[in-house]
Amino acid sequence: MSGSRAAAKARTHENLLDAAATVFAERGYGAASVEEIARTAGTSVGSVYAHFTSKEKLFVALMERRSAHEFAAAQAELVDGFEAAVPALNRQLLAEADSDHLAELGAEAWLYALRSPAFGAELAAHHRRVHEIITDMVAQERTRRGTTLSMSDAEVGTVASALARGLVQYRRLSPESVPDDLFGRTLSALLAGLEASPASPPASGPDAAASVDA
Amino acid sequence: MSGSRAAAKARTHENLLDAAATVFAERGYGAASVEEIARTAGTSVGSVYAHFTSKEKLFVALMERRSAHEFAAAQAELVDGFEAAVPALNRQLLAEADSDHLAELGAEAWLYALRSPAFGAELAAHHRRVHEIITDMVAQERTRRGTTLSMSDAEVGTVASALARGLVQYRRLSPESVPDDLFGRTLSALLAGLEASPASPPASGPDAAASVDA
DNA sequence: GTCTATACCGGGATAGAC
DNA sequence: GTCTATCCCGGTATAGAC
Repeated sequence: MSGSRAAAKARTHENLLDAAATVFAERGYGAASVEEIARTAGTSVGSVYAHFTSKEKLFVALMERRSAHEFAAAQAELVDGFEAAVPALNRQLLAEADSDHLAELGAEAWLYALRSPAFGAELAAHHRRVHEIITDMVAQERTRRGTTLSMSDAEVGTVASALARGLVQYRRLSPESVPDDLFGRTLSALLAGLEASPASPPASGPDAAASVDA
Repeated sequence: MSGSRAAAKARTHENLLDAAATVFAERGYGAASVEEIARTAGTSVGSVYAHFTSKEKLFVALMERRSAHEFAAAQAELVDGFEAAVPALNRQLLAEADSDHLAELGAEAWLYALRSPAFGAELAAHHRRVHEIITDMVAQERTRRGTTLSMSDAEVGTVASALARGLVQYRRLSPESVPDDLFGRTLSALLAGLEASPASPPASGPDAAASVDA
């Protein structure tokens, strides 16, 4: 068939991205060499530059694929609602923490974003898109419960994302300090706490949960 | 005085560590050059190698100074108890998120720790020491309130640390999504939620806070 | 598009004078 | 201990054959 050549090219392209993921994660962006990436992908240096104009572009392409996957996964979890999503998120979190590459690539992406304004804007936009999905999920759950929370849906979404990210990083360094279900238990307690304390000004409730601010 | 020479040496030493902090944060470990560090410190390349045997050792020395500072700060906060400590932690978090260097160095340290087993053990040990302090603070506050929490003190400490770390990173990328007091409000709601739901088996409470696990 | 060979440069580390 | 000058390796990127 006439698609055979194009298919081979596409395969090389994917192989290169996979190899880039491995090598960038293991060595870090700076210490990763194009030669090692080519070797890992089972091809040559010249081939890398036929597919990507520079090492930097290869890295960005990898990050974009990563974002697309993450977004798709987040969307897939939304359809089943909050209660199904939390265990799913928890599973993802464990997978990332225990993977040899995912968490490292996340950190590399974050650092690169701080140093390259253009990429930083892209990554921030990606975060916003994922955050929207999570916020929707929180709103949906709040409505289902028929309660009010003393924090905006968006803020709950931010907290959940930040907590997940932080736990992944702690677990990667000291696995024993982050039990499998810590994320889920924390989220559940947090929602309970947000329901308990009233959102509106009139301080009718007990003095419990002393107001803590900066 | 006879200490004048030694003082000059010590000053160079500190200048080098300060310069290293700046350059490693701005460029990343791999892309940082010893020449730029020397120039930033107002000295020469040769001088760097007179003080540190290699670029790697310089990096590790910087990280150790960082850990020492962090630990001292954490200890200083303990003495005033939990209620004073939370705003203090919040302030530190804001400082780190808004600093040009601190958050980046944290990420560099984490990545380096994953790649160098020896340093990884050191960083994990540092985390444990800080974690102990936080755990003590939680225990102290729990006792003061005279309640029980449906999570161990250590777990609460882990969650607080992870949340802080995650929020710092989110705020660095999109400052508008992390309000100044989000950390404090979250912690307060979390504690309220942990008090509300019983720790012991007998499920006497309402079905609220549906049990969420992995 | 894929390969091998190579131009080219930047940076880690050292030598040796002061 | 601090400097300048230098060695030398490794790595990005390109040239040119197939």
